[in-house]
Amino acid sequence: MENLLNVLKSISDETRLRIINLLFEKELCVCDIVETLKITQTKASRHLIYLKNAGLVKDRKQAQWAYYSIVRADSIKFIDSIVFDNLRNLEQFQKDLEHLHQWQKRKENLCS
Amino acid sequence: MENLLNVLKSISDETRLRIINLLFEKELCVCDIVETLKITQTKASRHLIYLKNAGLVKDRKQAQWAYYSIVRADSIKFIDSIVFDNLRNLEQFQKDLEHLHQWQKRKENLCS
DNA sequence: TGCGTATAACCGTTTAAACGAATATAAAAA
DNA sequence: TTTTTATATTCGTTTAAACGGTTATACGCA
Repeated sequence: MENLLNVLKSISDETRLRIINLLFEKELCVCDIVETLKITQTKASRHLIYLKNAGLVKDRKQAQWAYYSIVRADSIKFIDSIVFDNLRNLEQFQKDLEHLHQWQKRKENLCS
Repeated sequence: MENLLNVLKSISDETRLRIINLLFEKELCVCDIVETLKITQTKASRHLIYLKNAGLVKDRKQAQWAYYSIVRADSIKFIDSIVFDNLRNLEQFQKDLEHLHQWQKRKENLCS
């Protein structure tokens, strides 16, 4: 019960939904999310930790970066339905994905 | 976005999940829920109105009773998955359904 | 009309969570 | 070793929501 409630609470926040939408594309580090959603680093970090505590994402530390990715589990497969049947019909989330792809191109150029 | 968030918030509360679980069985009046879940009338009414505002349930007034039932809509079909794949595996919700059926038998006897 | 029952609304208190700003930690690079 | 960068944590404030207790409304029935 407590687990389920934590999952549901974790998807009941606009910022966290926007983060989940991005992570469904690919594993990302905190700064990717900050750049894409134009939110403060504090806010991004806090919400990612919230999602991690709820069991919805996992993290992987490499050098100074923290990479976050979606955890796939049977018990939360309704999340897929929410992302693909609900979120992705909404303009906000489509724009966020565009901004992610734009950011990733810019980032690539920075390193070359 | 706002609609989706209201739906998600409305299922992020233990009492409301328990109410939804009961309403998936059948249309109920406020007093059925009060009796089954052993919660105050104030609490039941408040949460039912919350669910109604989120578009998850609808009401039907008949004499002094308010009957509430689940709204079925494509945009919230992930709720079905949550109820049947998640809620109903948890002891609390199974017990609530038993209590509902016991209450309905008692209620039937009262009127005969 | 007056009473009992079902429901909703109101009030004051308490708790959870969101936020920005600032600070701490830890690794990389200079 | 100092500086820079990425991330997490802390602090204080604000907002939303949950609660019990009480009161208001509205209908049915004697």
